[in-house]
Order: sequence, then structure tokens, then C-alpha cells
Amino acid sequence: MPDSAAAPTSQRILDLAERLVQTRGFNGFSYADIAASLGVTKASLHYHFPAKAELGRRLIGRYEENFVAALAAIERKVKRPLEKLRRYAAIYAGVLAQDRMCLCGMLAAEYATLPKAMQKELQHFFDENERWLARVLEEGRRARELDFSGAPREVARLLISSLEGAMMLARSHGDATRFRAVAERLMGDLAA
Amino acid sequence: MPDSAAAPTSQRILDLAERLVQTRGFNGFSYADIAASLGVTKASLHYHFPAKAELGRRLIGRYEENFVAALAAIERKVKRPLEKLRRYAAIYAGVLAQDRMCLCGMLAAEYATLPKAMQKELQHFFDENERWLARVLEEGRRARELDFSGAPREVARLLISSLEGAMMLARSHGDATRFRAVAERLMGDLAA
DNA sequence: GTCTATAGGTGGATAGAC
DNA sequence: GTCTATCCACCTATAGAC
Repeated sequence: MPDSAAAPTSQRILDLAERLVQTRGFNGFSYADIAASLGVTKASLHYHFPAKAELGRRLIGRYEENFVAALAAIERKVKRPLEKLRRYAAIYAGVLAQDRMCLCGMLAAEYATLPKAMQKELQHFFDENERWLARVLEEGRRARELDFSGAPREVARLLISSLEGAMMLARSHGDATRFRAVAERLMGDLAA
Repeated sequence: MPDSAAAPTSQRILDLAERLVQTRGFNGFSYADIAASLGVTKASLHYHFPAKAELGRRLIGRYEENFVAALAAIERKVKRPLEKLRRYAAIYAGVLAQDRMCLCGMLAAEYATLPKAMQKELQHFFDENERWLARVLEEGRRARELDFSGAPREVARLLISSLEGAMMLARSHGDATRFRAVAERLMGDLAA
């Protein structure tokens, strides 16, 4: 999903806003920033997204759609549970490689300041991630390819927490290798 | 360190600003917020902290001092490495119990928007944490009380990432038990 | 769909009286 | 050390012409 210059304005707005949230946070950019970058006026942005809260809500929705599609692609291409987990971590690594934080991880930090509608969408994103991971974990344990104690849902939460946290710290240290090291250690700990 | 109403103004400012950063982020509060809560004017705040960047720098410095003191207290009270790690995680749990995020974890998310001076102080905080954890891990492995592969410094980074991430997600789900579950799992994975 | 113009508010910050 | 008063830049958002 590159920000093609020929794309409809509403999509160019979303693409740019997405990057801004991922790098600076929802409270770290303004309509003026987007307008200047796209060469349009603020008023024009308000035509497409009347309120910033609405823009934020749509950003989460689109991000989640793309994420779900990526998870489905993993399911199609890969059979082994451990490899599915590696690909899951690779999604995060790909985002970090663009010097971005996970959109929803960033928003989780700003949670208390977000409009209610955005808070709700955020929860949904993480729930979806948890459910997918828990299913893969369960499947892997059954197949004796993965080994862990306790509920799959709890391991799923550990994975999400650790990957999001590692992404955040790798970004602030300007050192993506930190993320990879954490991700590989997590996967290694799960291999049977 | 409760925000005693009788404390000097500069300390009351720091106490309140700290809580605001931990709950709303550095870009999520203003001098006006503090002024209103303390019953003073914005001009008075600027007397104590001429610029917000300076206030932010001092916040990190004080937070780090307190953190270092807490780590020293652990060393005094506890001998077993695994128990030291548990107490380390308990510091995080204590912060979360006040419905706050780790000050520096919050700032790490906002990293790209922070003044350079704050960015530097932030790195120092995490480096200090890493060094302390790495030493405890090394000590524990030598004593055969802890078991892990690879460099202690890398495990230290995993612990910090995971605890910060778990804190962030627990807060946005309004569910502190999520944090405890992650913390206990991390400790369990390290026990020999 | 995009523009000009502007409203109404808040941001951080300063001057100068007390 | 705290106040009043004020500056100016920026914020989100709207009205109305093209």
C-alpha cells in the first residue's frame, strides 16, 4: 500500500495520516501537517474527514483490515504453527523497517486521550490479534511443534505485549536489531 | 512520594506533571492543566520551569533517580537473583496499580516528538535498567538459579520490552491482571 | 472537491507590577 | 514567588464562493 500520488485524495490523506500517527502519535500531528504535505488546504481535508476523531477511527479500521488480510495470507501460505508465528513477527519487523511504530501500539500509549470511538476500535484490533495467535498456539501445541504451559490466550498476550514493547524501544534506540533479537528469543522459547 | 499539598511548589508541579505524562503523555497535557489543578497561574509555572522541555528533562531525571534508588533497595533486601527479578517486575506493577504507565515507556512512544535533551535522558534510563538486569541475570545463571541462553544483555532487553509493552496494553484494556500474568510467565521461563 | 477566509479556542512563553 | 495582561503561533472546525 504505497502512497501513490495518483490515488484518490481520501486515500492519500489516510496513507499520510497513518504514517504520521505511526511516527509521531495521534496527538503529534495536525491537519495543517497533512495539508502542507499533500499540497491542499485544511478545508479540503475536512471535506473528506470532517473531524480528526473520524479520521482516527477510519485509520484503525483500515489498519485492522490490512492486518487481518495479512494473517489470512499467512494461513494460506504456511502450514507449520511455528512458522506462522515467525511470519506474524515479520509483519511487525516490516513496519519497523519503515521506521514506524505499530499504529495500534502507538495509540495504546495515547489511549487515555483518545476519543471513545477510537478506544473501542483499538480493543477490537488487539482482541483479533489475540484470537488468531491463540488459535495458532493451540494448534502448535496439539501438533507437538510448540511447547508452553497454561492458556494459549495468555501466551498470545505475552507475544503481543513483548513485540509491541520491543518495537517501541527499538524505535527509540534507532536500532531495529533489538527487535529481531527479542522476536527470535520469543519464538525460540516456544519451539518444542 | 505522595503529592503532599504542603510541599514546595516546584515539587508539587513535578508530582502533578509526572502523573500527567504517565497517564496522558508529554504531548497530552499543558501548563494550563497543571495551573488549574494546583490553583496557580501559568506564569507562576514558568517561573519554576521556564520551558516545557526543561520540565520534561527534570521529570526524567527525577524518575530515574527514584528508580535507581529502588534497585539499590532491592539489592539490600534480597539476595536471590530470581527474587530480585520479581521485585523488579513489582516496581512496574506498583506504577500500574496507580493507573499509570511507566514514565519512560510513555515517553518512548512519543520519542520522535521529544526535545533532544529529553531523548538523551531517556536512553540513559533504559541503559541503566539494562545494565542492572544484565548483572542480576548473569549472577543468577552463575548460581544456577536462572537458566537462559545467550547474552544477559539480550534477555534484559526482552524483559524491559515485555514489561513495558504489557503495561501499556494492560492499561488500555483497564485490566492489571494482564500485566501480572505476563510478568509471572516471564519469570517462570527464567527459573532454572 | 477544492478554495479563501475566518471563527473560537488553546498552545507555550514573556513583561512587568506587587 | 505569584500575579495580571498580553503575544503570537497553532489548533480544529465551519461558511460560503467557485
